[in-house]
Amino acid sequence: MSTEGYGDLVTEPRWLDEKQARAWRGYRRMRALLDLQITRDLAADSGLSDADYDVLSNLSETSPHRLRLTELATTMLWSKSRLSHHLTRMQQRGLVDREECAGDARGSIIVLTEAGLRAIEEAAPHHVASVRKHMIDLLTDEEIAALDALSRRVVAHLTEAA
Amino acid sequence: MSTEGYGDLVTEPRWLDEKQARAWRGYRRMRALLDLQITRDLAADSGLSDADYDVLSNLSETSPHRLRLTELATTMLWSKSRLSHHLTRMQQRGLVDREECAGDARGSIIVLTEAGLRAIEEAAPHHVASVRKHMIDLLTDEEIAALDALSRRVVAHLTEAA
DNA sequence: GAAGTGTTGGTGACATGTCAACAGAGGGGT
DNA sequence: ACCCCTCTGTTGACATGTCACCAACACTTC
Repeated sequence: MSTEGYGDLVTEPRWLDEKQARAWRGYRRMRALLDLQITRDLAADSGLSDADYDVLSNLSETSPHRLRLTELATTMLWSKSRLSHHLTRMQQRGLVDREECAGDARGSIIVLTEAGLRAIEEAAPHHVASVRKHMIDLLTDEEIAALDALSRRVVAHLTEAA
Repeated sequence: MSTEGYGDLVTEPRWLDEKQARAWRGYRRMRALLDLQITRDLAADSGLSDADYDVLSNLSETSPHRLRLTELATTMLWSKSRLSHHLTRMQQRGLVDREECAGDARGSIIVLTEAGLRAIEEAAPHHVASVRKHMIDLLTDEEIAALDALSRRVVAHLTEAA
């Protein structure tokens, strides 16, 4: 027998049992449908994409409404490239702005504009309602607790493994 | 429009409480990290993308390894356009093929090729191992059951609402 | 201080997904 | 046979994400 991390996959794959397979497929299907619905609601209610909302949300939660690009990218789990591209588009729509960084001539500071703040403040109640309607309000307290616990564990595993 | 049934959002938004917010954020974060990891493992082990794997997997689970495009698109929750584009790319790589439909001159039938079958058969054990390692094996039996139950409910809600 | 190393943002080429429009068939009612 | 409506799959334009690479800068070491 092999002692490698995955074991001898070719001759002895450890397939998922019935319950595990149902859970995994269910998760994938929920994920696909839920994302789609949340995205649609957000676009219809506020004209924002998921990505837009996340950026605005993270910026609005900081004290002076501004963050370094790398810092923002890290907390959002985005690549710097992706964020840079997306910020360019949001900047053209007036939702965010770039300031020069005092101490470091390379760095640019991302600032939430007035329009951006208004956008996120108007979008938030609708977004929360959407999340409730399609997910949170459908779950029992026990399921909410379970989701919290298991997601925390999976996230920890994936984060430390890096 | 979509604001019906949400109540008076502007004056009375029902924000998420502490536990709900943790569960929602945890879910979103898990979703992002898990997708990334599974996608990377799949690409490294098999040279396939998530999308490739899903297509091959669905095709291989049918009896004569062939499906109408619309049928495949429906089960995968994909748009016909997306599937058509993606099949064109997979066809160029020799993983699938298109056949003319006997009874319906409009339709095209998607066929799993020999190479496609080999690809999914080689990829599957690694993929299952990846899913186990980063998700399933981290959960208790109760959590698996909870995930199954809640995802089933959310999927049902989103499906019937359409 | 010169060179080597790593960090920060940005850019272009490319892969992928979305949307609207389309041509070509089907299929029912008359 | 004809009109009308629907369905099928494809396509092109466009939005978005990924990847590899770059220029500017900071930090160490010699």
